[in-house]
Amino acid sequence: MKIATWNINGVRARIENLVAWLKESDPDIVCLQEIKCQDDAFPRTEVEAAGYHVETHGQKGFNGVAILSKARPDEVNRGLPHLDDDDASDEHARFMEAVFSVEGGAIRVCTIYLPNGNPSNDPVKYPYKLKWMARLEAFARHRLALEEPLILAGDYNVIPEPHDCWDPKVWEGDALFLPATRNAFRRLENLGFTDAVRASTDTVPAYTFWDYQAGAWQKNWGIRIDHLMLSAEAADRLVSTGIEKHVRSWEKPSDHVPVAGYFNFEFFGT
DNA sequence: ATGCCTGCGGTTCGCAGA
Repeated sequence: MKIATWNINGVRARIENLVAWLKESDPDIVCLQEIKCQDDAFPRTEVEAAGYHVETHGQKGFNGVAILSKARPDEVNRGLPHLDDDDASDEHARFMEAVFSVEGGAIRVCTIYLPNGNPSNDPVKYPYKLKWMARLEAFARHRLALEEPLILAGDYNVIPEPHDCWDPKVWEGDALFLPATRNAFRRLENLGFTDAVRASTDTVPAYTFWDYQAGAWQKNWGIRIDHLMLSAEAADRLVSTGIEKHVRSWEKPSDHVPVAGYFNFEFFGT
């Protein structure tokens, strides 16, 4: 089974790319981020015609996530739960969870659009990012108790290590690379999650994002911020990963490219 | 590299992104 994550940067502006990519890449489950539309504006017909079931959690204008899958999920939950805090004021559509039946059990797949946090000296934005990361950690700890394959896939807006960007000096004060951001990501790893790309390759760099500005793609000024984080039960079934970098050179590309993991899972009954 | 693109909303500029 192939499970991919892709920040598509506007699904309506990218529908031709999405359908072309689904046909070429043939993923079984896709976690999308930044669909930038409400649920009823999602180009559902085109995606269904390509053979995918569609679950969305959108909002007007920005953010928004979706899960596309060749088999229908058994359960879908929208929004990141508030487990360790009682402030339920987060209105951003940044998280959705789906459970699928596979041979021998179930897998749980989450699509994650973690807040950017810039500018990092903003009194609201960076604290919101760190708080969201703490919420994600609480959720992850809670789900780990189920002891089932769990895949947290998405745009984390976290550069984990210096070699995950072309020039660490440039990113020093940025919300994607500040010590508190990297520490929060490491706390997630320390719960027992495996960074699928890093577990399956030593290749450096392994960028997943190139800015539209300043010819970043042509100069390979990229960063690695899209990640597949795996519970032990999922990591045990990981075969390999791939960063589908060529998609960045298509017409009207997203600034992110798809990141895929190949697993020893099959949908139940297929 | 970040006043440099791009998408979106609601009108032709402002916001958000990373």
